[in-house]
Amino acid sequence: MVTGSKTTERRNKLRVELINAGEEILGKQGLDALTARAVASSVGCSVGAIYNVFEDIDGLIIAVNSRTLARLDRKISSFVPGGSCGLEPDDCLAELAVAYCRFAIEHTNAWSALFEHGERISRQIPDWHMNEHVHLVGHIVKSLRQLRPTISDEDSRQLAGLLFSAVHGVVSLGLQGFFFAVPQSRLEAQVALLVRATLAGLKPA
Amino acid sequence: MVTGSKTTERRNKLRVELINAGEEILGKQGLDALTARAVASSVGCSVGAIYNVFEDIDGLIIAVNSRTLARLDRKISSFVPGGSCGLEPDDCLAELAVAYCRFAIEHTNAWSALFEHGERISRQIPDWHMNEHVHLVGHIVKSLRQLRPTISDEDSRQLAGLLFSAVHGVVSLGLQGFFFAVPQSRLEAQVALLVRATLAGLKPA
DNA sequence: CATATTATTGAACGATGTTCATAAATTTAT
DNA sequence: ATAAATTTATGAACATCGTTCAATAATATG
Repeated sequence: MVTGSKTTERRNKLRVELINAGEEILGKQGLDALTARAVASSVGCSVGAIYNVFEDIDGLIIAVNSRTLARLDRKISSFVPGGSCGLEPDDCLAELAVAYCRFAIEHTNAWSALFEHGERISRQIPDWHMNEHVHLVGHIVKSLRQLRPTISDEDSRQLAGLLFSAVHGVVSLGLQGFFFAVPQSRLEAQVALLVRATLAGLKPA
Repeated sequence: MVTGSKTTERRNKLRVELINAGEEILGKQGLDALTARAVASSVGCSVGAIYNVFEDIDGLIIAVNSRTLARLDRKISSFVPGGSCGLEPDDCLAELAVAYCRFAIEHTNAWSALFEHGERISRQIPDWHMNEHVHLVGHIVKSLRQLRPTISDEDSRQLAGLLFSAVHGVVSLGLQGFFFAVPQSRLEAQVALLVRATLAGLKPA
């Protein structure tokens, strides 16, 4: 008996219901509201039931974050350089940053949970979820390869990580209102400027 | 009676003892360990006593973060461009970023609390503490003014915020090990590269 | 259909920050 | 000085959190 079929069916159903509820709570009320009791009462199950499906409450949060990354991927995967969007590689990289910025503004709660959770979690984030992050940066890598065809695999990955991290820092501190009030247009202009300047300054090297 | 002198004396003494204890706990065990009961038992007072000195536990954390910012300021204020360090403005900006990076590595717990706390806190961070952050970015502003004497006040502040945010993002995700393992030397090289490239790419504009 | 196995439940546990009636200390008045 | 009045410190108690586990319900097996 590889686990009763009635049981696994119920568990799978509960699993998606929990993630759905978690997604809604996170989006509307933020990460702090995404508690075990809140999701349990939202789907109408017991608190203990969550632990039959997920190891932790962190497991549920990671599952929700995975959904967020998928949404983000759909938003930015339209900016493939040289593809249907007809953008030059450097324009494409700037647009990727702007799209990232827009997503963060539009889905602030879900977006910030992506990184807040990583900071406060105790156990290691599983590889399959980290790979989802890496996959997103893959879009940057592709654009970089088009921009500088002779770049090595290692260098392109390093540079993509650098660009992403830098843009992420600007969006993150920008949305927290750290140094100045940031209307959306201003933030978008800043990240585009950052990407273009960095790429321009790097070119001769 | 502007508040009994015996009382205020005790309270002031307790205040610094609480901050001392908080600083030690934060540095050694991280932000999660910085609890009301932990600091109370460390200084040997009641939990309620904390609330006679600070409004929140957040108030205590902010006081500790203020100490951290002062330490960070001492570390980076030696890099004044054109001053005793004899560095060119752009070298100075790169060194500032590297010094920031070193501080983050050396005092990871205290440093990350600076921003983690801002993300999870509910109430607004008080102006006097935000100004301490702004003061730190002032070092960048000064270097930028030396580099481009014609820059406006507004532009120099914006650009300084952009540079800081970008460097912060790289250090932050770097120390979290998001994209690649980052030995100290690698991280320092990355932030220096980022600053130099951005400045170079910006120059013609 | 009865028995054995497995899965689900929700009260209970140990934390957390925060409060507030009580106790202790200090200041004021006599 | 001593008593009364006021202010301050205390820590048990409250609400919340994630998590567990004996007891119950449901399923699978003989």
